[in-house]
Amino acid sequence: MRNMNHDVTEAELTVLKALWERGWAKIRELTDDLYPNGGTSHYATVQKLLDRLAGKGYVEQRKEGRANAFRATVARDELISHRLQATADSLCEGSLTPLLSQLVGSAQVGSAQLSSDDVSALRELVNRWDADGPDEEEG
Amino acid sequence: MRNMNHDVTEAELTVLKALWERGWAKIRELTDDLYPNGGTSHYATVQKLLDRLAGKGYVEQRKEGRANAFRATVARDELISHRLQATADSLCEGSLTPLLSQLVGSAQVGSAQLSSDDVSALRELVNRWDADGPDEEEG
DNA sequence: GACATCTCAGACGAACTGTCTGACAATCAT
DNA sequence: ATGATTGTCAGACAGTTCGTCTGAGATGTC
Repeated sequence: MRNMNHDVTEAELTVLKALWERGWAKIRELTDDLYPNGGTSHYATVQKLLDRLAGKGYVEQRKEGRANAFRATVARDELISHRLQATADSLCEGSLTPLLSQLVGSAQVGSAQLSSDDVSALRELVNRWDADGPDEEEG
Repeated sequence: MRNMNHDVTEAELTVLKALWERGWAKIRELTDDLYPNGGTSHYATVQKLLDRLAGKGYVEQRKEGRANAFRATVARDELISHRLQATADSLCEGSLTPLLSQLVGSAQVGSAQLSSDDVSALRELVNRWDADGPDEEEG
């Protein structure tokens, strides 16, 4: 399994976002995206950030001609999960429930943000809980 | 309003947790909690951490005799909120909705964790959304 | 005065981040 | 083949943060 211990830096995240939009991309393309009119040093910066992302397992690499191309191996949702779990670990002894309570509280204030898909998922969750009860688990 | 820009480090959080348990507490007490058999330097370490917490507005201070006593001015829930918002800012352009979706997905797997209070809050949220519709807001 | 206890400012090394330089390899036009 | 271009890679760098620690001084008690 991928090593999820490391978090992603601000600059690394910027590169990841570019990769999410582009799929496979060469360093040159990313550099042009992130540093328009960027010179040699910016190219090297992007390369170093990709290096570190690869070291953390968030990126994979292949040859395209003589150049290296990169692609994200982690989705935004996985990063969200990772950070949520990290927050739960450091503040809630690993339990996600307090985070959920907190978010529900926030959502009540600004409930207009919720999409109908989100509400459907929530409704399903609540219904399932009602049907199965607090102690039951599905087979 | 308190400046919520700064996050709390691991060691600072340890001090905060001790304060959450003790309420008003002197540095000496906290040091004995966190570094049993701790010497002068550990005392100074706790003091520096309290200093930094005070700088971030997470702690207030008063005199008790000749010694300073401290108390947390931030609750665990506020820290959770802060981190959730930070995650949303860096990964979801500030929207908490994707975090909620993610958590609901996690909760479906381990739904037994949810307390009935949590589910009640969720049900109320869903019901309110059903009643008001996606575009309505309450006055 | 001697002593213990506390406060405060500042230093320290280690680690991390973002950036950049320089040495080297591969490709291509002339 | 030679030189220019474009890429790779290793490593240095300054700035910042973090946890720890030292030392000078204030304040209290005996």
